[in-house]
Amino acid sequence: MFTERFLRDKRGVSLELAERQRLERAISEVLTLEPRTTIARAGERLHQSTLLIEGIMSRYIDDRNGLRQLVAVHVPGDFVDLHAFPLQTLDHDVATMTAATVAIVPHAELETITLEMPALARKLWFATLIDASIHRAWLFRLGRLDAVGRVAHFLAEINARLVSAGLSDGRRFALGITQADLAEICGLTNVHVNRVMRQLREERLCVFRSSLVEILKPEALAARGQFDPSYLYIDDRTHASLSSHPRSALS
Amino acid sequence: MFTERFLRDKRGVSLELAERQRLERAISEVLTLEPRTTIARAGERLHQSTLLIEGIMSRYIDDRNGLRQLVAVHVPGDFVDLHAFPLQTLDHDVATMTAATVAIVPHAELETITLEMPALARKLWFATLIDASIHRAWLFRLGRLDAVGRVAHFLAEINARLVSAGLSDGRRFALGITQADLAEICGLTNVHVNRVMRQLREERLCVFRSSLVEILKPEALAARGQFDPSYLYIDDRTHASLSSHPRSALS
DNA sequence: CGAACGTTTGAGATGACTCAAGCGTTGTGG
DNA sequence: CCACAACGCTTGAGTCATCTCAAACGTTCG
Repeated sequence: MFTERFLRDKRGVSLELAERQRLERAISEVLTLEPRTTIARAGERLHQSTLLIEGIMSRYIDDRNGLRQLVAVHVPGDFVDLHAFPLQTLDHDVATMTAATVAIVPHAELETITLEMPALARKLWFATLIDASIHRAWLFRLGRLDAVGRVAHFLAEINARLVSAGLSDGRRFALGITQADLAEICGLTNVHVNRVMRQLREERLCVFRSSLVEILKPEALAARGQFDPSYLYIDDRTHASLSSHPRSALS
Repeated sequence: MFTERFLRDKRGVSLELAERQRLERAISEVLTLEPRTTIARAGERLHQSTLLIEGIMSRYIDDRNGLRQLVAVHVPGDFVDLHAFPLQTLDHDVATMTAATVAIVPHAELETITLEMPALARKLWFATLIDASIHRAWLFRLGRLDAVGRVAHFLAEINARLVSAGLSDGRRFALGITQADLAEICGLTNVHVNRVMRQLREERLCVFRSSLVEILKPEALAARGQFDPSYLYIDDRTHASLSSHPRSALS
C-alpha cells in the first residue's frame, strides 16, 4: 500500500479503508528518483501531485544571490505538493534531498475524488493545512530562536514526524541530509551549523554524524528548541508514546 | 456584501454570484471588535471561522519568555481562520490589531457547503493555501533577508495586498500597527525596527509614521526586500496595475 | 497635568557571519 | 590498487549586524 503512511496517526482524520483504496487507484505511476532531483519549479503549471513513499524531499525558495531557504522538509507519508492541485502553480521549487520513491497522482483523479468523496476531500484539505501549521512553527523558529534553538527545534520536529511515520524509535533515525542543508533549513550558514552541532554534541543533547541523528536527551533537546509537538496534529496515543514508549524500530 | 473582498482579484478563482450569495447566507453574525482583542487561542476547539471585513488582524505564537512571533497579518477580505474548519483546533492565537469588523461563519454552514457546492469548497481550500503561500514568503524573509530587507519585504507585501483589497493606491495606505508590531512580524527588536525605519526614510524609500505608510519608491522598496508578488496569486490584470496603474483611492 | 504609550537615540555587548585553510571520507579512473 | 578529485566537516581569526540596557522625548487621552 503506497498510501500506508498518509495521514497515519493524524488526529481524527485517518483514512477509511474505502478512502485509502480510492487513493491507491488514483496513483498513475510510482517513480524512483535520484538525490537532488528537482521535480517542480515555481510558476510551472502542474497537472499532478506527488506522494512521498520513501526518502526525504524539500521545498525551497532561492534568493537573487543564490542563497536558498528551505520552506519545508518532507518525510515518507507526506503528500509533498498536494497544494498544487488547488493552486495550479507553485510559488517555490520542489526537489528530492535523498534518493526517493514517489507515487504520482494526476489532478484529474483528485478532481473526481472531490466530487465523489467529500469526506476524503476534506482529509486532503486537512493534510495541506498541516503543512501550513508546520510553516508557522518554522516561522516561530526563525523569528524567535537563536541558532542552537533553531537546530534543536528542527531535529525534535523531524524526530517526532519520523516516529509517527514509523521511521524513528524516538532516539535514532537516518536522515540523509548534510549540515549545509540544515543551514538552509534554519536560516544559518553551514559554518555556524557546524559549531551548533558541536555544542549540541558537547552538551550531550544530540549527535549528527554521516546523516545519522542520535538524540541523547529528547526532553532536553525539545526544551532547548521550545518544541511542542501539538502543531503536528498527531493522534494523542502516538503523541504520548513519543515521550515515553517508543514503539518502532530504526528504519 | 460582507464577502465583497473575499478572493477578489485572485487568479482564476473569483466567486460566482451564487457562491457569493451562499457564503453571505452562511454568516451568522457580524461583530465589531476592539483593538488587541484575542478571538481564538491555540488548542481551543472552534466551531466557527472569521471573515475579516474591516481592520487588521494577526495570528501569533508566543515563546516561553513572552516574546511573540506573528505568523500572519490579515487585511479586509481575508478569511482569517478558515483553516480552523478542517483543523478544528489551532496551533496559534488569533487577535485583532486595530479595531475590526468581522463576519462569523459557523462550521456547520461550511460543512453543508462542502457537501453541496464542491466548486465553492475548492475555492475555500484555495484561500487557505494562499495563506500557506504567504507563510512561505515569510520564511524566506526571516531566513534569508537582513533587517532592512525584512521590513521592506513586509511593507511591499502588505501594500500589494491592500491594493488588491482596494485599500491602498499603491503608494499610501493606513495600517494601524506600531513599530513593536513590525518587530514581532520581522523577528527583530522594536529598537532595531526603529533604526531600520530611519534608514528607509533617509534612503527615501518609505515613511512610516503614526500608522500611515507612504511608499516613495515602490520598485526600489520591492527590490530592497526581494519582493516578487507572484506568491499572492493575484490576477494578472490587477498585478500589472500594481506597478503602473493604481486604480483605487486611499482608504 | 500626569499617565500611558510609542518613538528615538546612545553605548556597549554578543551572536552569527565572512574568509580562509586544513582535514577526513568516498568514489573513481589511470 | 593507488592517486586524486570531490565533497562534507572542522577550526581559527577578525568583522559586523543586531541585541541589550538605559534614558529621553513626543503625543494622546483622561
